[in-house]
Amino acid sequence: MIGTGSAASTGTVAKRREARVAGIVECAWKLAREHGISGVSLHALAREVGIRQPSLYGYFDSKDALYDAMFADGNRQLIEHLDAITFSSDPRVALKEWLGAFAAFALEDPARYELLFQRHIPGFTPSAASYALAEEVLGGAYSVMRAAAVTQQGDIDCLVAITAGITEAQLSNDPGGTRWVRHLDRLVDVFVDDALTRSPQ
Amino acid sequence: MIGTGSAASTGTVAKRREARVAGIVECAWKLAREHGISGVSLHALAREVGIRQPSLYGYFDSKDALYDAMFADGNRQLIEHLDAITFSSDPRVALKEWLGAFAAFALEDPARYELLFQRHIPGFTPSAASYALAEEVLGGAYSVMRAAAVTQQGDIDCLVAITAGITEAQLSNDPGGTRWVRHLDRLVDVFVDDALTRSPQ
DNA sequence: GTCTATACATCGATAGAC
DNA sequence: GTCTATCGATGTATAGAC
Repeated sequence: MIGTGSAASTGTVAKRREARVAGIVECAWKLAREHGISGVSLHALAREVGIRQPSLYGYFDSKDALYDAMFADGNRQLIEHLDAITFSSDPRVALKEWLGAFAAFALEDPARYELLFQRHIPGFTPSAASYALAEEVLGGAYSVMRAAAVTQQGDIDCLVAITAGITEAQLSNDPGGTRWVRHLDRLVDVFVDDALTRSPQ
Repeated sequence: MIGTGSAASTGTVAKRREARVAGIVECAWKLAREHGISGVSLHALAREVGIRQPSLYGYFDSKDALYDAMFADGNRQLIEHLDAITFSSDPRVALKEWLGAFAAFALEDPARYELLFQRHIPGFTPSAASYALAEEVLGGAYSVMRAAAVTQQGDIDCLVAITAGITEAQLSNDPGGTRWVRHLDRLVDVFVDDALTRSPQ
């Protein structure tokens, strides 16, 4: 009886706990948006959730474990954001759409971008499982670039750097505006044209 | 006599103090190189200098005042770095040399780049006097771009973003290497060619 | 100008009762 | 699972003697 009852309820208990963890992570994002990613303290997070700070250790073994959950969650959000888009059948257009969607995702939440793509948290390194999600995103970028005939590693590196440069300039100097991102399509076109000239199909 | 003596010695006393401040700032840079810009604590700095932590307040009113002195110093280093270069008389070549020198300066000391060009220190804002030095650098960049016939603000923004993107990718993913920076000249050429096509001389 | 001593805040983390 | 209580480290800043 005990065995059966335990087995029957385990699923919903686990789900309940999972939902609770997700809620905590959501609160953490809220704090990050308000005070920056490094402004998330366990005391403030607990207050936001409505519990006491030591109670958080029932869900995360350490603060880095919280960051890791946020890192994984942010990458999942990005994957979802990209999956929701129907990209053009023209590979060049699709490439611009993909990079534009990446930039838009970044601008949506600077603190999230900070955790996912900048190195502002001393000592934090994503776990292997979380990092795999980040590599999934990178793999998607490579796919769309390859489809647009950008295959040389140097060319791929350039596209990555251009997109990050435009995105970070926008975030740093004109958050909420379009002063930099409006040039992204043009930059990609100009650069890819040159790349194709160098390694013609 | 007192007046004369005081007046005569004021210069050297002030110089002595100035040199002391400069020495402290130098120690602060050393710590920043070792532990990152946010890893500079007043206790560690005092230990490095060879005094006690409260004694630093004889030289800086607050930690932000220290950061401000470092910010000004870093910009002066950059100006000096650029002034030491004899640029080509060919404006396009000079532009590539200037942006290359900027990137080289950044790669020389990631912590310095962090303070000068990234926003990693919560709450710190450079004083007007220090910020003027940063604007002097930016003015130099604009000059060399204008000379190369890059005059549209949008084109200037793109060059700034490309250079920063390449520099930061290099710093983050391959410090000490050349995987990204080796493409900077090519990117500048490709982009400026396009800019000139759009606004012919 | 430098020192000792200390205030005061914030933080992550643990112990142990309920 | 959540609580109270508290530890221990780190950090900036100030008071006041010398």
